[in-house]
Amino acid sequence: MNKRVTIKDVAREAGVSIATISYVVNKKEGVREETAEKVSAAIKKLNYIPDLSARSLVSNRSNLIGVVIPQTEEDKELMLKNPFYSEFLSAVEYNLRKNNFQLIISGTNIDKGYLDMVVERNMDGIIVVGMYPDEFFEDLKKANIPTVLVDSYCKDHYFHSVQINDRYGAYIATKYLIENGHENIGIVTGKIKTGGVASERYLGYKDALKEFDIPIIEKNVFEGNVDFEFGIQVAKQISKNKELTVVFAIADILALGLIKGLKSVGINIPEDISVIGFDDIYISKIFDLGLTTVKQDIYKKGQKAAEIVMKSIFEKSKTKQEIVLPVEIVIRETVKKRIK
Amino acid sequence: MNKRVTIKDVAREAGVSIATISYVVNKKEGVREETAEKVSAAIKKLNYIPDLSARSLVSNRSNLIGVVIPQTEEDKELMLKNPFYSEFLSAVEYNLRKNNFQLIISGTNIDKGYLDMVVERNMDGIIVVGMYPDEFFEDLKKANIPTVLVDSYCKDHYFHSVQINDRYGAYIATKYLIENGHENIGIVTGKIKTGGVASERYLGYKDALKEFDIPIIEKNVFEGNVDFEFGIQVAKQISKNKELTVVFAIADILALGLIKGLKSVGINIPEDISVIGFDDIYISKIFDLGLTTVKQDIYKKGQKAAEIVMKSIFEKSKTKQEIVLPVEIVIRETVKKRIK
DNA sequence: TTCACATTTCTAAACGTTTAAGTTTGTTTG
DNA sequence: CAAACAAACTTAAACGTTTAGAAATGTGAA
Repeated sequence: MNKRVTIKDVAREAGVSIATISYVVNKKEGVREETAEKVSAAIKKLNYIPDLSARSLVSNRSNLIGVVIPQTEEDKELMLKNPFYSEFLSAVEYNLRKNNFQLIISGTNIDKGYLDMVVERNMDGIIVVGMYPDEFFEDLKKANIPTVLVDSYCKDHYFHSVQINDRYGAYIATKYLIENGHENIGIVTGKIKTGGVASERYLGYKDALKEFDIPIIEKNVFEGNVDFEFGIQVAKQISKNKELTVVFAIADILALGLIKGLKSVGINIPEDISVIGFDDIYISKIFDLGLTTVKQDIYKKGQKAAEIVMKSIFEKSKTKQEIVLPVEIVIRETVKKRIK
Repeated sequence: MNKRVTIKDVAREAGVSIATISYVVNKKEGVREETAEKVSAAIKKLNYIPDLSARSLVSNRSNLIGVVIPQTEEDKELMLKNPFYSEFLSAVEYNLRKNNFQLIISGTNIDKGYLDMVVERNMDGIIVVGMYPDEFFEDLKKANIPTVLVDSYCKDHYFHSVQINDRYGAYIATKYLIENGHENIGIVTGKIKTGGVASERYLGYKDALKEFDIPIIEKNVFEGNVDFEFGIQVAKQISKNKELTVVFAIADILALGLIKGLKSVGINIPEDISVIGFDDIYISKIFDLGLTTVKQDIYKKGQKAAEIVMKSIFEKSKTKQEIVLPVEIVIRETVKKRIK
């Protein structure tokens, strides 16, 4: 391993004390222009690169942001194959990098426990995306560092948050279906009881049905995982339910799986059954049919999360931010108008 | 901010010196069983979490692996929207996490220069995916830490590497097309001159054509970016070229864009034109047609990269590893047998 | 009991920074 | 010209670990 150039080497080269080097490096005032130049020259000449471990040790600043991403149930791999999360991550990384922060991605399921990692690494902030058990959030509170929750539906409104109005989005989606003549509306969703995004969207679905006095039929509700596989899997059941004229999949990835599965059993979209999704993930463009869906701005979600966490680090002001980003329906090709 | 529990606190609690605590924490021998238990009890009681910054400072070990991912040309966002990279990243993260390493993802385009970041953070290892300018690799050499290149086609075989035989993969793909009666074979590819994955796959394409004495026609080569948009874009040109019976897209993401574009101008796949891809990305399942493609094991690529970098960190043995993973053709629905 | 030696524990320096407090130097003012 | 003050710079402690090497303790043989 190469010998490291330290602040001492620079001090010797520039003929000043190490404190002065530190002041110059950190752009603090009280250093004469002339001295600063001498120091800068020495830094350049020796190619001095400060050691962030040392800095972190004394100043408790690491320039590291933890990003918590949901994990698959089976093997606890991060859900990075799910386009929603990779799009989100990309946005977060991009906006954090601009301000010289790096991110450490991870699930909550590490042997130590997440809080330990935060403390170990002196993380400056945390961005959490998705739902987790209450104890997890309790732990985060203890860490007492700037934290932004994204789509977490944490009962405790202690943290900053950015999210969308999932319930409303699902409501307008369902309403749109009803207004297009559909009455037998299925829903494919994740676990409803958990009180997260899936539950909220389910509630929005019910809101719309109630508003139009359409009964909520239990066998029209298909509950499982929010992933492509479940979409495919559920298609078989749906194909048996002849009354259904449309299905609301609470996430695009589900909708895509569903359509794939439906087609494979000879059902045409939207002629035989209509499908509407939620999220407007980038990758759904791949699909041959334009997916009608509720659009949310995933990039902006990541950007906001990054901005808030950084702001919260720099400013002492503890004004909590709870941002709700807008949603809108995007009409493409997978929902057919139905004439009664 | 909370007061940190340090090794001193534990030492006081357990009634031993801080050195002993350190030995216990790091599982070094020479500590009596009895003492170790006393220490463990104290650690648990106080909830002691070692400070990795401090550890890194003295031991030069950070448990941090840098992962370099290509960036988009325009705005330098990481290419995480490209499913190949997110799949790869997921695999790397999963395998690194098992051994208690965290990763810091980044592009090469950070104001400091990548090497600076490596030094700043005392990174233990680096995984690079994709092609970069020679100077970048020269820089990495200077860093002198375990490094694994993935799909980098670095002329200098100084580093560990994991890749596939891209040329051969493209060769068997093209050969498969020829054997199915195709003679006018288009290719949609990235920049050919750069000498990376795109070039290699282009070479494999030429290899097969040569073997069967089929002339290489310049206007059958469509060069652009390796992304979904270019696939769509190029469809128009391809649709004008009436002789083409099949197109080899050197990446699935291109193939998917291409098919989408082709369909939008009324061309049916595979009836009018066949398409073959490369990579077998997970997300292509979404597509309604099964994409015939050259399969590589992206998960294993990430796994191997992670394993090699960790092995290289732990063992002093400097035996260089250059791993080439197998490829195989996966026949699905997008290539039609052509009867002459 | 004493000595030699092995085992366990401790002391203290080192890692590379930041920063409060102190010192020096320079400038202004009565 | 000295006093007062501001500006620029330095000293030294602190951050929380690891790890040689020293010290203490324990064990067994003569």
